[in-house]
Amino acid sequence: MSTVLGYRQLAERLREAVLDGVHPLGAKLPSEHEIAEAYSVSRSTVRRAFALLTEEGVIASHQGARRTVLARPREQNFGELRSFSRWARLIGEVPSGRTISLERAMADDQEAEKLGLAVGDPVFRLTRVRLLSGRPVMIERTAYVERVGTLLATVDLDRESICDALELFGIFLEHAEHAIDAINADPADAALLETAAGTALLRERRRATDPSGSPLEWSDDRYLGDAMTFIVRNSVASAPLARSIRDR
Amino acid sequence: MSTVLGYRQLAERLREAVLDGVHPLGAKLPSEHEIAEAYSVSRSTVRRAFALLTEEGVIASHQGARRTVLARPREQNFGELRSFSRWARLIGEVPSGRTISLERAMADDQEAEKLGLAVGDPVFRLTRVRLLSGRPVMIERTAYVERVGTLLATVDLDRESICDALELFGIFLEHAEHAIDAINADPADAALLETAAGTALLRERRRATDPSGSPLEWSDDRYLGDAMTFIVRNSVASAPLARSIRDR
DNA sequence: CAGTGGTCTAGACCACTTG
DNA sequence: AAGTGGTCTAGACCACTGC
Repeated sequence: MSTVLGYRQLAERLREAVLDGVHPLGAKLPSEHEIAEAYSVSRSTVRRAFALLTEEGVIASHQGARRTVLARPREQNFGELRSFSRWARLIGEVPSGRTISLERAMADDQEAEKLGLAVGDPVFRLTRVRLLSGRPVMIERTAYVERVGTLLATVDLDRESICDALELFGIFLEHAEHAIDAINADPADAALLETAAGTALLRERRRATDPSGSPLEWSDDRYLGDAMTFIVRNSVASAPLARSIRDR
Repeated sequence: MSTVLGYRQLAERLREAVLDGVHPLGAKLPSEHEIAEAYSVSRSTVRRAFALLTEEGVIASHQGARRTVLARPREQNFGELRSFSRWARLIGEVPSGRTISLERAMADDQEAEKLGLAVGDPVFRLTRVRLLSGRPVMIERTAYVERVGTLLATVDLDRESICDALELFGIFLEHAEHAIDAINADPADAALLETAAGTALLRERRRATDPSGSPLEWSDDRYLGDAMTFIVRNSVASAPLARSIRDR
């Protein structure tokens, strides 16, 4: 016998039901009451589970009408978004990295602002080229606060996932803000990515913080335009994506 | 006297409190119990309001510890994301458009797939250049299903917001999936945007559906790379953004 | 009009943080 | 050990959908 279900387990059951075709795309789902009955949980627990699926874009809901299936559930989580290595393994590619440089430096204006430091405070700058199955697809230029940077010396940057390594030291990247735009590859970018100068690159500038909101890293990642796409799903009810005028 | 607060109003009060500096960045917020008491609502209502702010990336929460302020609240909603006009007005720019073409056509492979039609079914294709204060910043190439497309004939495309107009007809774009990547401007793009061929463009391909999940439009929007940035915020708890290998 | 989802309450217990 | 957030229950009322 299964133990009593929590809302996460219930959500997982529902995801599986959708994947298994029990609830095809566009179908009406059972009512909250029916599901509560079927799984012997309260209506609140059912609603909590549905809230997860709504956030994931799997179902739509409207007052008075039964919920409908919008899309098939996906494997995706913050870990995969944060870590190139984890993401690559998920899609069945072999991730690797080539460290170009790692240096201790004094924070410039932008680093100071993004990391909540004073200009001149110590930071660690890491430049890496990331490869998928041997093909260079991304340049990562990251500035870490000193506390994190000093740990990097102990990590085999070309083999291990920095995220995984930092977690072993009790450092968790919990929140992130991503700014995404497009730029032409400059000669340095082009050389690292083995492409022509001027190639369109997708740039992701990311600021990640620990659970309390203290900045840990500030990164400028440039993806080969024809290798990467970002996917965002949203609804009237939740819009985690915003447009903004280019911040120069 | 104010009437009894709902969770949305409570969330708005809390947003204002953060904006007004009552709760500065990084500060600990009052406990759920204290807020419930202060506003004469139940603890559940407080939690519901906090859930909104968490989703917006404004606060962080951890079991056992008080919530902390992560960032200042932003004006952003789905309407601004969906509609170029609404977004432009929000940031204080004057939006305008120049319609290049509007034609009834038969769906090609991609349109059929994205709109859930059969190849050859009727679609309406609209091409527009969008301008901010007279400067071209985006090319919009959209395919609408017939039901929506036939309404477009009655809209002054260069002056009105299509979104606003469609809502008057009872058509609501409720869900959307956005795929974002970078490409070099081809000669046609360059001419429309008054820039050089090869300029990096930020491409957003978007599929929008009505509340029940039926596709209504499929669009390929190309933004001048140096004019636009997309912003995404997320946490371990919710990841609406996913990477994906370029779908060719 | 019955059914369904949206909101709210009051109370309980647990897991975790903090002093 | 006390405080705090996370989870769950049971029940109530309202707003909206769809027959």
